Amino acid sequence: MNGAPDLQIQAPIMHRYRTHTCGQLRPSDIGQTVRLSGWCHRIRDHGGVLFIDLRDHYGITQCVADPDSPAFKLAETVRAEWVVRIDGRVRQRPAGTENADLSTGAVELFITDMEVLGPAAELPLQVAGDQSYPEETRLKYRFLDLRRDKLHANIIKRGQVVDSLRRRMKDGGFFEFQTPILTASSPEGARDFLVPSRLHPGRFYALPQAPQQYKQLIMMAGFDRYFQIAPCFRDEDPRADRLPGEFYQLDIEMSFVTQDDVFAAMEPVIRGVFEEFGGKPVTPSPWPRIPYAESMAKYGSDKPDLRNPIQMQDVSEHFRGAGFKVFARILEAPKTAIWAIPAPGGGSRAFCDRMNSWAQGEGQPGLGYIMFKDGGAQGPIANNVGPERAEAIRAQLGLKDGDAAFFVAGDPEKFVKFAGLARTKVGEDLNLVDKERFEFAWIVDFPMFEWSEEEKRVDFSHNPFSMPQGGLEALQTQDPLTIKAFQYDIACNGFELASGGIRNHRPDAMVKAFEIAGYGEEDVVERFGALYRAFQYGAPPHGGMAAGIDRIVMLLVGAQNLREVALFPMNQAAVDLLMGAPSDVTPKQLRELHIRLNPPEKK
RNA sequence: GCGGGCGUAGCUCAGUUGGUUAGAGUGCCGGCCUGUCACGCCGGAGGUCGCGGGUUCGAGCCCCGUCGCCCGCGCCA
Repeated sequence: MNGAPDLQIQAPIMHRYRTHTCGQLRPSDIGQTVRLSGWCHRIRDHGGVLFIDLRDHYGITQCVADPDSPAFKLAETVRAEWVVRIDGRVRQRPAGTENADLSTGAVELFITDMEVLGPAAELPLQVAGDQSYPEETRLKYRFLDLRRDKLHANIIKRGQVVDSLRRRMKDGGFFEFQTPILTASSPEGARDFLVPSRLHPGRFYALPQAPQQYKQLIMMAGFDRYFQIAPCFRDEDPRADRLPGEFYQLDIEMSFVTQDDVFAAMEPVIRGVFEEFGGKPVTPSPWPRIPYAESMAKYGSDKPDLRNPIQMQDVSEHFRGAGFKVFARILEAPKTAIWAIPAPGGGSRAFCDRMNSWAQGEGQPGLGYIMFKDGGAQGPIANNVGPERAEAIRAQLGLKDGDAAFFVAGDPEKFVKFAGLARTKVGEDLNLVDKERFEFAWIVDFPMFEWSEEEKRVDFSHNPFSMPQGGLEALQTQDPLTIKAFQYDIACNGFELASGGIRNHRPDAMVKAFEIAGYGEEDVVERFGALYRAFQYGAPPHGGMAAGIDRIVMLLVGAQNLREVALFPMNQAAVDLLMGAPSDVTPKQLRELHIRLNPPEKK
């Protein structure tokens, strides 16, 4: 310009680590000099040409070196999972070598400079590829496992689901609160995690099993429409669908609401995230409402898998006084029944025998059945009850030739759980369950109380804070075991996804309810003093529920185990293999807490 | 607390009726290789068969005990 000497073209000052991510480069970047940092995902060394697939959170970029590259010698030394910085020129891949599986697959980076930022030792598990590894290795090296595609994607999806839940709650007029983690022990329910108090020798905080009392107190405090993505802590043994120690709930509470209002608030939120993230058909609103008693009678569970079309039926009358003496005799005892599990397409000797031996493996004496085949009813039970009664059973169950029915007999309260398992087993083994959908239902009208066989007394069956249907009057006049509660669950595909209730906000009804369960007013004051006190000073009717975030994400990503959707889970024995928890503490720490250990003697 | 399954190379696994020096794939190390993308080819190192005891001429394999992991039951309002 104006005859002045050309300005030296200066390379732009590069960022120390990267100008682009590994998922970013496109044909429009061809010719540019760029800098990437990431992990060496896969390395293919052809001697004269060497490829490094460089990976970061965002994607993979193929980087190339040949003997013309000043970095060739260094590039030959790197190994899988080394962290490197690579400078290079973006260039088009030679015709025919594009990789449609990569978002960056049209281009590659010709390596001009390279720096090792973090070398890696020989790996206990490989990040590239989809080989399976033992749970123990995966948990101990969780940071490596989390680099792998599947787990990395699960954690991202979990975050997106939580974002979506939050947005949906806020759009619904809910407000997010934070409640304490160090709080008081609650004597009902699961085992508490305890935290010793240094300032108060011999006394303990407890970690909340749920923010149950806090969220009710927030309603007492005049707020409304509470929600929280709340950590919950319970010291109980885990299952595949139950994380050890801690888990997260979408916790909500609302004032001046009926059960219908809670359903109207929650159903679109849960349905919405499943529609957004599930990729499968979701039960359209309004979801069916199934009373607890009906759910137990038809499905043998309070969290039925409604994808399974089998519904059980009571067939006691067909066996009363009939030729099959085992069942006839059982029916002479009080409170007994015979339930049938219809098995469409199960009318083969092989299948019925297989079910029978499965039942024995479950600790049952066996599993009686009738096969309907070749135009008649077959099997020992059919032979004993005769063709008319067998035909009547077939007609009641709506079965046809080629089908079967299985029978469980005795006290339904005792066999219902097994009957539910058998229904699930029949449905899955006969391929009757449509896996490609999310089937939701509200389970309603849970019983307020149940008979505790161990303690020989009436106890709360679910949440002691739930309002009994009929209120105080029901508590005063009805047989407690017949009282239902405003207590409800969301069941989906055989999992309990959420649970809630309309709360008992009347101190007189609260005292009466606890009295029925064997607690005096002084127990209520001592154990739930805050709520009880709050109820004395103007308590709004309120209710809510809590949905298991981990379980929701597990269903949404199709995982079989909650550990697949949690960042740093503990193993089945509630041990954190990565961090080494629980761990020993120093004598000084124990002294400060005034605690002396008294571990069990080893055998 | 109870029941079941598993435990062999860094990792995933095979290992016959109890029989010579315990194998494969992958990873690692070395060599060759200029268009791969699960690169390919050749060679090498790598093992307290979870641990302890027993039976046997001889144990990865059989027996007893024990430890660890996973699944289930109990438990989880």
